[in-house]
Amino acid sequence: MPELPEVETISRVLREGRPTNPPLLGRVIVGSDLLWQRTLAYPTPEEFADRIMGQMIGDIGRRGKYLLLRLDTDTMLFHLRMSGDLVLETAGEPPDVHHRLILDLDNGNRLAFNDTRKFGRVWLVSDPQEILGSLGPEPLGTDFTTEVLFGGLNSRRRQIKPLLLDQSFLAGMGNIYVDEALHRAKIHPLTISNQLDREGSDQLWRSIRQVLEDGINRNGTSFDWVYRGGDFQNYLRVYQRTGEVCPECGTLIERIIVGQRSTHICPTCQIAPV
DNA sequence: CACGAGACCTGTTCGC
DNA sequence: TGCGAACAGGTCTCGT
Repeated sequence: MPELPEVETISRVLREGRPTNPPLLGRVIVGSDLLWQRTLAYPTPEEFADRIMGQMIGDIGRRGKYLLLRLDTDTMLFHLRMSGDLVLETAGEPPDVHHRLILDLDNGNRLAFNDTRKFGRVWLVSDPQEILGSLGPEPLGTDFTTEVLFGGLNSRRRQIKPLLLDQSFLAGMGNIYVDEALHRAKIHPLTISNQLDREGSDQLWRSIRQVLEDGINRNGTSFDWVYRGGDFQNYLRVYQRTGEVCPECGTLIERIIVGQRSTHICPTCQIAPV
């Protein structure tokens, strides 16, 4: 679930609150419980527990697929990987079996990091750049221009799909949004990056921005047991639509493997490179 | 540098 | 019905 639009949605809901939950901003951490050791990437469990105690949540943000809690003197970073989620609950509720870290708050609520597959990670650092420093540009930010994309594609010779999934090239795209962006741009996922001309690169740039904005406007994509209130899954054109018709041309969508990831294409709209 | 395989994990769905 | 295989929104490390 968690690609850029989903992390953005989680970040916004935690920051602004919902009818059922108050916003997290201004809350003070009064306790914590680490239920799966490896969830905490840095520092040690003891230091983590000591350092967060009494710190207030000043802001909540996102960078790429990372969610950031800005505390008084530290930043807590969460990477949700495949199955992570952050949920606000009332203290005293029996914790879900998949909770990996619980932060107790001064208003009787708690923030729980729920992560079925245990791939997610949490860091507590004074300078978030230690963790975020190697990320590529923010796709919806002002420094991701058509020139930057074209230049980046040209300076490498890589299959376009794995390149777009590379977070040091561009921060935030995942398997869903890459497949959707490539379909909208009519680019085959195996196309070698420096084979795209300026027109193709610009089309890809627009498709990336569009698909991410659409995803955010729909509150992200939700699948079965991982529900977040998003409904972009109803607007996907190729992702997990193998055997259904391409909305552009009516050809049946195919599933192939690219870079060991499931990949969905329209074989008519997206022509394979020679 | 670019790519594939395997690892890290649990849960659901698919095929026989 | 049962049971193993395949598969899932991500990323890291290693070998070629």
